[in-house]
Amino acid sequence: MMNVLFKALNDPTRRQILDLLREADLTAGEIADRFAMTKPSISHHLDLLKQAGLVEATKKGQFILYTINTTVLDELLAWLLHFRQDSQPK
Amino acid sequence: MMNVLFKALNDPTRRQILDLLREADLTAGEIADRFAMTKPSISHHLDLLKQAGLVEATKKGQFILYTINTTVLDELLAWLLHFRQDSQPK
DNA sequence: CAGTTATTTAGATATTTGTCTAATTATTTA
DNA sequence: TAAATAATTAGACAAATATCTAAATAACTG
Repeated sequence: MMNVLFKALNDPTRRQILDLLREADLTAGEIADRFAMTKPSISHHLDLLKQAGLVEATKKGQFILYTINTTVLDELLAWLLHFRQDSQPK
Repeated sequence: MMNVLFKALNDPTRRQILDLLREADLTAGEIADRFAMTKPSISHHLDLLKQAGLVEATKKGQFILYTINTTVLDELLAWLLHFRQDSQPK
């Protein structure tokens, strides 16, 4: 849903997390290490990203590995392009 | 700035307003008439859209005409495409 | 000018959000 | 099995947000 997606993207920390995951898959702890914020706070951000389908979490032993999922952004892309009457999707 | 843009888009009423303005320019009152919400509330939403550069307001006598401005969305489009470009499924 | 219309601004309030600390769950290892 | 490590859940709280009513501003009209 569009609501959950925009909500997830409406935070600089969460967008930074997506930036990180674009480079490589990371565990929750590795992500938290890159921010001046507690692990529970990061965990909460990851939850919102997960709710939006922007990331996926897979348990690897005692770790949880987070992966970006860009396919959800196609929905946003479609929404976006429909406003730009003069240009068509490539 | 990305922050103001995402903030403006993170509300269903504001996205609906953009949808309306995609069809035609409208005055503040005409916009408010299409929602089950008071005029001051709509006025506030219009202000946030204006702050993000998504709409422009021009005074026409005692009316204020609102126009959509899609060029701001190019920034969002660029942000979006940069995720899709080089993140490959593993 | 006085009254009406269009819109915004101000102030109040309930809800949502982002963050923290403390506690809990799950897994690994000595 | 006990201790250590990884991560989440729970609960609290301040700040931000969406909404309302009332008041203010600006422009038109008789």
